[in-house]
Amino acid sequence: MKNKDDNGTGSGGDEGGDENKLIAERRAKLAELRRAAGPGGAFPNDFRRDALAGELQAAYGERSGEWLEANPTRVQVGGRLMFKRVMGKASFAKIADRTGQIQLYLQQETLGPAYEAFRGWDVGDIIGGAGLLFRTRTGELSVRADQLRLLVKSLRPLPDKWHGLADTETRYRRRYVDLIVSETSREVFRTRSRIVRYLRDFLDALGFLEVETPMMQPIPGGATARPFRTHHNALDLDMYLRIAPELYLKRLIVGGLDRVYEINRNFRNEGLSTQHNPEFTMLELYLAWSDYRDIMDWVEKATRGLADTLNGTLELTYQGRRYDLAQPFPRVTVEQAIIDNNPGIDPLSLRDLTYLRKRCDQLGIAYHPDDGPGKLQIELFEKTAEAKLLDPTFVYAYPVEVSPLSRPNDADPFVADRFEFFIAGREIANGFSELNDPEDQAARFRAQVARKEKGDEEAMFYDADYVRALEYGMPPTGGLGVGIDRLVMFFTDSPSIRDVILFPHMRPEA
RNA sequence: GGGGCGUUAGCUCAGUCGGUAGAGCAUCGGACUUUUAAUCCGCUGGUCGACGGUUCGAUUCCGUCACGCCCCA
Repeated sequence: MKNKDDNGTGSGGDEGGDENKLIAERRAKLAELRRAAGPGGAFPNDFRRDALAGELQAAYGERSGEWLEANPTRVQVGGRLMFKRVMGKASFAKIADRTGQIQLYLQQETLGPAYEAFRGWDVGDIIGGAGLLFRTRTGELSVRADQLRLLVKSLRPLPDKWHGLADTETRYRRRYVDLIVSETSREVFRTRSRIVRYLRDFLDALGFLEVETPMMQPIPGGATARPFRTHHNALDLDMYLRIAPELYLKRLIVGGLDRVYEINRNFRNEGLSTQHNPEFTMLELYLAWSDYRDIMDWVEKATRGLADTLNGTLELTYQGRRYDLAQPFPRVTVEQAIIDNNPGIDPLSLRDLTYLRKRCDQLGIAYHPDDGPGKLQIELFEKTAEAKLLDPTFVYAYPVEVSPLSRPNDADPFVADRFEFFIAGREIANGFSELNDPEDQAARFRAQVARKEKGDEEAMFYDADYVRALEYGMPPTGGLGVGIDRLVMFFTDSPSIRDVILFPHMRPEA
């Protein structure tokens, strides 16, 4: 690029080939800083803060100018320069730290050479300053700086201070810029953290043990999904990134830990969408001596508790629609949900393969010749009912055919004691009474393997060690998986999963 | 994989019925000692996503590709 020869550092950080005049100007300023720098160089690390902007606003935001004058409070603050207004021999600067922003008032007669230097600093630079708190004529709490230092020279200009960063691609690819300029985005990730902490606290209070199970697995299990493959060189062993931790967590139930959970990443080698990222965060928990109804109760309680803890209310808005979590969450069967959303369907033929195929054909749903009535029911459900489940709703009684790890229902062996939980038309959680009959589990695995051999890449592998674990005896257990990303989407009013993942999966930049 | 939309200055966006482009903010220079998207004056800044085609001439029309967003499978 044409600016490469402006100074001796022109080749640094130029991988993107996006050098321009603005960056060149800043590089020149940095070069001058390097020349003039004393001990500590151009990137000193001897400045420390004794106050944070947000805490100062909280502590002194209500104090009058007179009070501040009568009670001199000297503070040392630092952060990123977010705007500067130079008015001749005095200037205003606002700096941002992790807690908020605070304004500095800078005067030439007080600061001398540092003031002259400041005139050349740029928005985005990281600076430190110290002085007494006061209130400006217009009433803004500010620091009358008597010390001022440039700590880090920023070489790249920030987005427009008013419009911010609107380009979604840049927001995702350069999340650091998004976080610098968008309080909304920062708040999403703070909320995400609070959600995870709430769930941990909730489970810890119930005596759950948080555990970590393998991410790299020789046999990927616990879900029907295509895995990512990898290879262990020393063992010359093909391995898979986990699609779920389920089978390991249930081994721990066999081991007697009784109440375990894990919050961590799963990996599924599938497409991307507003609701799918190849790696996503799941909470899985297993509670011995419980069944799927207990788990539903837990989900309902935790969802409400989460809303109350985050917002202090059970009402919230997601994408313009009002949600009232105080209402009991309805519980409907899969078949009832199909009936409710398919006018004219024959309720007595919902397990009739020929009839279901005909309905699927009418709706343009593709299916495999080996799909049985249970699989076709789920196809129908997903096509016609799922998106309409806006208010929090439990759908239960999933066909055993599509629930290879779930316990069959005692009264109706066509279905399993399994539910899924929906909000805003999206699956948020999936839970069931765990299948603890090792011989039934072995038969289910064999059926899955048969599907896989016929080309179903999502079908499960046979996990002999898991069957062996069940043969030692697993207590009656209820289990649950919660899609944390989707939960965060709901509680942060985010339309896309990319908005709640710091670094969402993207194609490499062109 | 299919369909739709998008890609123009650092950022946010206009625009060119085909004749190599503008605004606001930012930057740069100047004025200004309490500003709040500060104000005032002046100046810069672009391979119009990439590659081909049509054309005297393409940022504009056509095609292919790349990346992104949305919808569908």
